Amino acid sequence: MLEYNYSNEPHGLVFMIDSKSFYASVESVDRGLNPLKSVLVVMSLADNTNGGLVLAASPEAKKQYGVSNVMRTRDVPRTDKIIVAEPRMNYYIEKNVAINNIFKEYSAEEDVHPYSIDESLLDMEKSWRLFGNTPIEVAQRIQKEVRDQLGIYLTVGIGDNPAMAKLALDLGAKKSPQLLSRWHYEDIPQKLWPITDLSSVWSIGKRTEKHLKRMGINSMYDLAHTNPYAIREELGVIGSQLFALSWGIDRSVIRQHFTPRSKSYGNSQVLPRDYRTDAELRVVIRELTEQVAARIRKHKQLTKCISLSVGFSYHEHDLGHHGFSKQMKIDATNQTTRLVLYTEQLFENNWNGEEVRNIAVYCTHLQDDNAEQLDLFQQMEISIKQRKLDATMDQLRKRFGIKKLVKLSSLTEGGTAIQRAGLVGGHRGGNAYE
DNA sequence: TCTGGGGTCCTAGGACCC
DNA sequence: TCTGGGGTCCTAGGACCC
Repeated sequence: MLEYNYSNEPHGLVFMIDSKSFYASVESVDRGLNPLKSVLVVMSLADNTNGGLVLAASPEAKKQYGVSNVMRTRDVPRTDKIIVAEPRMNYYIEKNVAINNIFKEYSAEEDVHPYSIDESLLDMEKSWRLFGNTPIEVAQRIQKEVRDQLGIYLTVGIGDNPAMAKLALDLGAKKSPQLLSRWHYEDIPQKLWPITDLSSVWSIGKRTEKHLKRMGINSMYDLAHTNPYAIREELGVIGSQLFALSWGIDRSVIRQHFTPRSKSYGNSQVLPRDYRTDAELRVVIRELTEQVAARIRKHKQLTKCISLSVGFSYHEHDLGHHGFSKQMKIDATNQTTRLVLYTEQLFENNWNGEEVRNIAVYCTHLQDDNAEQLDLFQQMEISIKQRKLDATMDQLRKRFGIKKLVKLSSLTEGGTAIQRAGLVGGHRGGNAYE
């Protein structure tokens, strides 16, 4: 068996913490139920989910009724034993903030990195001794405090580096009765290498798993004992990173992912049915563009590149037409009117009458909105007027909700802005004005 | 998964420049 | 011109994560 000398690798102390079945747990607590015992499902019934989608299921709903995340409503067993909750995204965000605030009692602000709505990475190296005799004791204390204060159960992975902590969380802690697991480099051969379900390992998806299997790599052991040059040749940088991961080595893969800098903003949606006409598609494209434009203004950003992705209906796929994704470089802006012109142009130039089911608008190459460089062809006066109008619209929307302020065309058949008003991440936000 | 939504990173190939 | 080679930027598409 090969040996690896880990003495030059970081021996830190990293906690990767996630909230067990987060949305479902929050809803359970809210109903006075224990999240580990309740049978509860959070279900999005937004119009375009075509009958509904499971966003989260409590552990017992998973165990007793086989409900899984992203399962369609029609596949969920019909029984009144299952409590169905509508998503309240804003409320979950609130709870997530509360949880992270507790983490900040145990580690400095800059050492707490929220990764998603239910996962955070904590660098505990400098502070853990203040809170217990062993890292595990500290982890248990954090678990207890969050459970006592918010009723939420935490799962904790502890590792020598971020990658190890993530592996310990996903592959160890989630199966452990204490919801806790600590991995060291030396544990890799016993704990990681036996794994044959490769896509259960973070950063390996189904496609890459297949690719690896084609190469004769059927376990993490195989991956660790493959020729690193061969895998680099086959899979590029990803190949090298996977090889490193199979030895528990963090080549900053995770750190990259955890640096919370947003480089793009975008909104997308699956349409509630196939859209066929130019007119109704334009309405949706305009709405999405307006939405993204409002977001980048809110973040005081300008975009220098706008992109439009259009996904066709499945029956178009049969003909080999899957859709298109086009982008264009533009002068930095965050003005709705200009951005709408661009996305409409991208649409006109690339759409040939196919039936559409999926639309997305993204802004990339963002920069701070200090002084906008004016388009040579655009009069300064118009520009300022437009900015004021945009800002006013944003304020009104914030105060009264988008419903009050959709343009007339959104009332036509294709428009989805009204149904989508108040959605957060595509699901009900639970706002009063919804 | 006959269609959730919001993100990040990587790559191949073309355009363009020196 | 039946022309070399290196570098950078851009685009479209693919893969993955929660």
